[in-house]
Amino acid sequence: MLRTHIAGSLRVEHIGQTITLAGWVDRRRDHGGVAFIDLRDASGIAQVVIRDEAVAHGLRNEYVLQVTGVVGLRPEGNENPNLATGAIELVANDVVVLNEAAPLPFQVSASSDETVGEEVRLKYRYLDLRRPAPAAALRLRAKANAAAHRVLDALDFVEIETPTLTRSTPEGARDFVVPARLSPGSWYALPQSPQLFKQLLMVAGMERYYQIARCYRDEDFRADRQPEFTQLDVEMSFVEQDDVIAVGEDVLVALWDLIGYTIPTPIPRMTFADAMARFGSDKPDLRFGHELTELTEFFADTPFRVFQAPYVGAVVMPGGASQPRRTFDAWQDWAKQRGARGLAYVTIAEDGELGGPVAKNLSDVERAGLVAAVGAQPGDCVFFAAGKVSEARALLGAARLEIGKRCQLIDESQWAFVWIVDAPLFKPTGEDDDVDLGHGSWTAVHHAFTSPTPEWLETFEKDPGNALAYAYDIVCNGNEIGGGSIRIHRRDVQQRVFEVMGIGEAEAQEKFGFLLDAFGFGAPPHGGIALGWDRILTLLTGSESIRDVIAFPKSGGGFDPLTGAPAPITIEQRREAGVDFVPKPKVAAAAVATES
RNA sequence: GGCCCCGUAGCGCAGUUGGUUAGCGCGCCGCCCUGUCACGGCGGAGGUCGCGGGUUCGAGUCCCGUCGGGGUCGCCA
Repeated sequence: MLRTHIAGSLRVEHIGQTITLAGWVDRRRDHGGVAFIDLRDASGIAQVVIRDEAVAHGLRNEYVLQVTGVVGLRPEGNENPNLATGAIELVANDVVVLNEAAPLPFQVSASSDETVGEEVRLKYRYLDLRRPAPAAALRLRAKANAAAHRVLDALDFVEIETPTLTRSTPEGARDFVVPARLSPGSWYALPQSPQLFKQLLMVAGMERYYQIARCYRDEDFRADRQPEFTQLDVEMSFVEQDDVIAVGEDVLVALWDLIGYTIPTPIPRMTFADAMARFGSDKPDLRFGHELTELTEFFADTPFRVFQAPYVGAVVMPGGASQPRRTFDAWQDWAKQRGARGLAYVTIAEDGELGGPVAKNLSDVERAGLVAAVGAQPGDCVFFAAGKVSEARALLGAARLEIGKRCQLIDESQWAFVWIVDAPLFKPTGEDDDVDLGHGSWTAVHHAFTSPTPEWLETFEKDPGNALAYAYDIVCNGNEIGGGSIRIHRRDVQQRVFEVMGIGEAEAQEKFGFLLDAFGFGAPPHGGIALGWDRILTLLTGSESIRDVIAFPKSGGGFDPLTGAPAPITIEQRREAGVDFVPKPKVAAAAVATES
C-alpha cells in the first residue's frame, strides 16, 4: 500500500503517530516558509503542513502526493470546524510527487465557489467526479444496487443476465441496431428492455428473476431520458398483482431507507380513472391538493359556447385573482404551447365579484354557483378547460402542476408514493401519430402481453375501450418510477388480444413467434415490474437531472462529450461490418424499376 | 420535427439607443510572504465575441442562415 491511513479518518487519537497519506492537492496556501496543503482522497480532506519551502513551492492543485509525517494537534485557535479532520494536521517529513497535473479546465475543489457548466463537466467527467457531490451520487447508486441485490436475494430471486445483442421486436420505441458481420444485411437490435427474455425465463421455470438491466431506446432527448438507461427488472411466476406490488414495495422501502426515510406501507393505490379525473395525470403529484373539479354537469345548459363541450373542468389558483393581465396572457401562451386553444379563467375579487373575460358569458345561475362548485375563495382565480375529456384534463393537470410551482404549494421535503392501478388495456389507434402495433382500431396501452384484469378476462373484446389492464405504475412526487403488469399466459387470451389489435396469426408468429411458441409449452401465470433506476436515483440524491446519477452520461443528441461518440468509422470497418450491404434486387426491385 | 432560452479569456459572467482600446471575479504564470483554511501582497499573460452571410461610415450589440448546449411539446415506459 502506498498509504497507511485515509485522509478523512484522521482524528485527535492519531496524534503522535507517523503515518502516510496519498491523495490530491485540493488547495494550497503557501506562506513562504510554511505551506498548508489540503490533501484530498475519497474519504475526505486533511491538512498537511510543509515547512520546507523548496518542497512546497512547486506544488499545484490536483498534483498527486504521497505524504509521510507525524499527526499533530493544531495550535490553539487554528482548528477548522468546517473539516472533520479540523482538529489535527499532518506535519510532513517526506513529500513524494506521484504525479503532476496540468492546469485544470475548471476548479475541482469543493471549496471553490465556481459554478461550472454541464457541458464542460461532462467533457472532463473524471475531474467532475473528484468533487464530493457528483461522487456521492455514484456512491449512493452503488448502495442502491446493493440494496436491490440484498432484498431480492433474500426473497430467493435469481439474478440472470439477458442478451444485449438480440432481435428487433416491436415494443414501441425505435431500436438501436448493430450490423451482423456474419450475416450481411441482417442486424441485431439492442433491447429496449429485457421484457421478452424475462417472460421466457418464467416459462423456463426460474420462477423469480431479476436483473439490473441496461435498456436502449433510440428516441429524442428529454431532461429525464438517456438513450441507454437502467431498470431494475423483476419477474415472478404464480403471482397476482398484489404479490408483485409487495415485492416492489420491499425494494422501495430498502432504497429510501438509504437516505433515512421510512416509506409508510402499504403504499396507497389509486385507479387510473381516479388519477385522471382528480389530477389530470396518470402520475399525479400528491404532495399537494388542488384537485380538478369536473363542471360538465354544472355547465350543462350554459349559454357560453366554449363550455358546450363533452367535458368542462376547472382548477383553482389560490390568490390568482391579483395576477396582472400580462400574466394571464402568459398563461394563454403557456396553454397554446401545450396545443390548447387557450386557458379560460375567471377571477374572484375579494368582495366575491367575478371578473375576467369569461365571466360575462356565464348565466346568472352559473355565476352565483361557480365559487361554491369549484371550492374557491375570494382572491382566487379559476382556470377552465373544455373539450375532449382526455385533452381538457391533461391541460388542467399541467395547469395544476404549474400552479403548485408558482404558488409554492409543494412541500419539497415530502415523499408521496402512490400505485396507479386499473389502467385501460387498450387505447384507440390514431389518437397519436405513432406507428401502432397492429392494424385494428385499438392498440395496447402497456404492451401486447399485458393481461386484462380477472374481471375482464372473458369479456374484454366486447368493450375494449373500458377493459382494464392488470397493470400497475408506481409514482413518486409526480414521477413515474416504475411499472409492470401481470402477463397473459394463455394462448387463447393472447390470440383474442391480438385480434382486438388487428394482429393476424401470421403477423404475430413473425414478430413474436419464439415467445408464442414458448407459451405453448406450459407457461406459468406470471407478472413483473421494472423500476426506473436512473429516475429513482435522481430522486434519492436530490439531483436535477438523471445525468447526475450516471457515471458517463450523454448530452443532447446522444453525444458523449467525453469520448466524442458517436464517431465515424473507417471504410474498412464499414466494409467488414457490412453496414452498406445492399440486398440483392429480387421481385421488389422490378416494381421499383417500373415506378421510377 | 415545432416552440422558447443560451453561446464573449481555462471557468462563471458584464458589456448602455450600434461608436472606435471588449471588461469583472476565479483560475493560470512570475516574484514576495512562518499559522493559513475562499490566506494575503505586487506584477503579468490570456479573446477569430460559436460559425457563415447581410445591413451600416462603423456590429459582441441589428437581420438571415447554420452549428452546439439547455428546456419544453410531439415522440418515448
